[in-house]
Amino acid sequence: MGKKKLIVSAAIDSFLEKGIHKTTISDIVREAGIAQGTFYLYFTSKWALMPAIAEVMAGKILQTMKESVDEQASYDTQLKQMIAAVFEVNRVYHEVQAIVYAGVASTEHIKEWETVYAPIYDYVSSWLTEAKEEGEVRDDIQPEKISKLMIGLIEATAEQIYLYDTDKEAEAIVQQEEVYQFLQHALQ
Amino acid sequence: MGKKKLIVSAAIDSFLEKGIHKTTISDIVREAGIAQGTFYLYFTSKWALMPAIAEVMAGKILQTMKESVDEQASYDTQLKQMIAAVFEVNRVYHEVQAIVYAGVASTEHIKEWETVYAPIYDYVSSWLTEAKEEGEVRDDIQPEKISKLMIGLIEATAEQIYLYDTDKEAEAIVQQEEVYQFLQHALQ
Amino acid sequence: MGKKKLIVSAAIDSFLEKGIHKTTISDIVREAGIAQGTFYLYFTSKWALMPAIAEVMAGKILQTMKESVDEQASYDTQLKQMIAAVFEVNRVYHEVQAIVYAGVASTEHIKEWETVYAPIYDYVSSWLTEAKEEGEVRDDIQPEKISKLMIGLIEATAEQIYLYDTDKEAEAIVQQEEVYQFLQHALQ
Amino acid sequence: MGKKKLIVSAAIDSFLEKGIHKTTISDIVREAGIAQGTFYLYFTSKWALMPAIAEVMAGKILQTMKESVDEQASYDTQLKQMIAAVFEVNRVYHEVQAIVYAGVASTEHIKEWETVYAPIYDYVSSWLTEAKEEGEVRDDIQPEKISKLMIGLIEATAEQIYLYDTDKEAEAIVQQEEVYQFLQHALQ
DNA sequence: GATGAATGAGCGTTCATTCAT
DNA sequence: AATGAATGAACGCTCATTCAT
Repeated sequence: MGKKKLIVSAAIDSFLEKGIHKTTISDIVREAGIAQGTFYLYFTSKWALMPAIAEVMAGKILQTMKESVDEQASYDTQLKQMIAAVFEVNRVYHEVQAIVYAGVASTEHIKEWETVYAPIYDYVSSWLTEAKEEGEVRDDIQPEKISKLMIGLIEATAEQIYLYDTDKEAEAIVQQEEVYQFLQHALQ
Repeated sequence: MGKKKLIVSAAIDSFLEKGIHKTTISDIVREAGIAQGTFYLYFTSKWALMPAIAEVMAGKILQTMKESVDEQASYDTQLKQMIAAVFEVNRVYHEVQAIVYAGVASTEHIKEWETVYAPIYDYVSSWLTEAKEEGEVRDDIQPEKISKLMIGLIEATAEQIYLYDTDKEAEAIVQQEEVYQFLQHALQ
Repeated sequence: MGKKKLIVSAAIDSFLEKGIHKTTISDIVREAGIAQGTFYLYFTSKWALMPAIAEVMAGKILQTMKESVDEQASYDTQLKQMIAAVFEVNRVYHEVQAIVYAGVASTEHIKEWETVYAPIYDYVSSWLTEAKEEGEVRDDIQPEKISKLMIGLIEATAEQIYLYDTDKEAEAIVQQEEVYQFLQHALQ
Repeated sequence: MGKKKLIVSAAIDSFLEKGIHKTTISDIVREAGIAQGTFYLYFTSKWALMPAIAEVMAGKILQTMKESVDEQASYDTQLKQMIAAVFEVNRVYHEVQAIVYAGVASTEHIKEWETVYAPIYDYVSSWLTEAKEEGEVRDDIQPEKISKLMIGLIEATAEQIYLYDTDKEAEAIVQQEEVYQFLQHALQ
């Protein structure tokens, strides 16, 4: 039945609903429809869940990206689509995202994190390599490094909006364009 | 020293030492050398501390920036110095930084946050305006917006290093250069 | 008001009433009429109570002895009275006694125990010394050592009765006499 | 080996290793190499194990006694050997012994206990009867009763050493001699 | 008989918060 | 304003027990 997945999924739902700090293990097991003790068969604490959640989140980002990017479209359009994809995931999951991205700080499970974002970096990295070959971005770009900067920049910007701004939707559109322009120049 | 400052300072120390989640109010008052009840004369909860902490952190960033940036130096050098300043503060306070930046998510004191970073954005914004006037950056740059992207990019990159990387110092140097190149292109 | 004494006293009552293993900290604080958390201001766990209880028990034994032994009576009578005193305390507190005497095994607070029985040994030791001087016991007796054997013998016998025997009262009388005879021979 | 014996043996090992209170049924089944549920096919609870353990312990005492006592030796020597035997078993198993002897208090299985020590008392009783016939002990001794006092005395003394003393081995030798002298006088 | 994943009541424990001093 | 002993709700967690396989 996959109790482990059930727990992770229930945890994400609870985190979205009432925040991570206010979410108790009791909340999670109630949401998951399992017994209190069962939780501890799979995770040693609430924070031990984080890597598993990160993996799910990273999966969502990658999936959304792949779905958003039209392989037939031009380089410009694809860049915009990628930006939009990260913004979109952030819009829905920014609370969870914030933890995945930075809140990590409070766990000792950091080591397990490092590899979680790798598939995303790989994807963007490949995309950059291709763009480089086609002369769409400048020649001295190192795809592996730049992919991290790009994702970092986009996520940081998206977070700022979804955490603080009041008129989120309007601001999101403006900022996506801004990031796009910024990246266009940085890459060319 | 005022008890309020004593508390904020003790809280930052405790957070650095044992993380935010494991820090209790008891820890903070012990560190501050005041009585349990006194805390509540100044703050209503542990999370109510956050804006005060953010202010201190923002102050540190701004101060470090101003100290690092040589007004006589060239535009290029100044950009490098600004990047280095953000990296430096992040190196020491990345645990606290992570909260200031994203952990906020779990408080209801968000509104108080928004204004906290304003002085930093203003500073960078002014710097960009000046650079624009001197033709060092492209003409169509909007300093208020771009300053946020810049800070977001630099902090996100620094965080990645100080949270995850093992060989932090070496990586920090490489990444600062990378960010510099990236920004140079993005801005010109 | 002496919350610490309140806790120890409540613990002994609870132990007598429902046994040590079935007594929870909740029981103790309820009996003591204090808050759950208050317990932890004075003791770190249920087992950390043991030395404090032992002290109370040792006090009861010593007090009962002193009250039972008629200073004007003959050596023989005094020996009988001492035996009776130990039996009496054991009758009432054998459950607690069992722990004080042997159950200790399960705590890491053993070190604190050692000295608890010292006053009792001292008392019996003095009594033996006096009896020796008056020629009532054999000359080669070492009071400090023999006092421990005596107390050990009497308690062990009393425990056997109060733990296992069905017809406790009748058996107690028989066994006191038996112990008396045994000791009479051992000491002369 | 029969699963029942496997469980009892595993329980004793676990008790010796981490104490009785900290030993869980999970520990026992792990040590025994059987499934969680299998335990309940043989015992209804952890405390229901006690009589079976007591039996094993009593068996060990009796066996050690029989092996230690040289049938050809003199009465004096045999008494010494008996004392040494009880001390020896206590040295190794004093933790378990403490339960067998007193911890019982917390079970409702006491009835089953009473008979467990019977073979030991019988053995000592027979030995006393023989000694009486040979005029080695005084004539008015009641072997059945005195055997209990003797075992009680020796065990109580041994326990005191192995629970509390720091220099156990040295003290054990001294105390064995002391008990021997004491008993010699008590019996003659 | 044997298994072991799942259970959930109930425990110890924490810690933000209060309030008489 | 400052104290800190006392509070008790609420949490994490354990572990004896069950039951479908």
